[in-house]
Amino acid sequence: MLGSILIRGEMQARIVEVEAYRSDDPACHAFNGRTPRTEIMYGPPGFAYVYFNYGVHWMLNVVCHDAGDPAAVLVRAAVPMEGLDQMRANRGVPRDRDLLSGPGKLAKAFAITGADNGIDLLSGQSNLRLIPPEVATSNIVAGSRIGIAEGKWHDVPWRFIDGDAIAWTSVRR
DNA sequence: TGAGTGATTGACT
DNA sequence: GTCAATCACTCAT
Repeated sequence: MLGSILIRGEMQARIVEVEAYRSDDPACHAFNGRTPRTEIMYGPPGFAYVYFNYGVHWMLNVVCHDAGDPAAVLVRAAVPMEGLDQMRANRGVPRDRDLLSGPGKLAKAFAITGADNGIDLLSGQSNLRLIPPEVATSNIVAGSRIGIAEGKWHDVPWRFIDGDAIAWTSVRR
């Protein structure tokens, strides 16, 4: 996931921060079983799981693991590459560093909403796509996930960032 | 049917 | 550093 390129229209960005969630993990939405909301995570990998959080923000996840085994990777931050003007228009912030440096910010910049839930990110037909990296990210740093309540595996080191792009990630720790 | 909760952000002190 | 905004979902009556 790190180093993958997210594309929508003219906009392109390189993913530099992600978090992983899986079925036996209390912080995973699918932890309590199959429900209408988590249905997409039970399908095949490569599809978008988008949900609304805190009544304010949309979050983009990529479904992982095989069908029947719910797991997902939350896309938390990316480095803007193309279509900066579109991102600036969608975000309305003065500094480019703030364009995609957080899951809610990234979703807003890419105009991602619940309407995008279930999109096949690996299909060339989709208007929201994910292109795998040509070169693997070499300097990967792992840490604990952000915003997880105590007792919900908040200490597992399943947050991964590109150590060479820390300035473009979200929370500094 | 209703209360509680949350994978956050940005404005304000 | 603190705090409000605001809604979908889940679980307990």
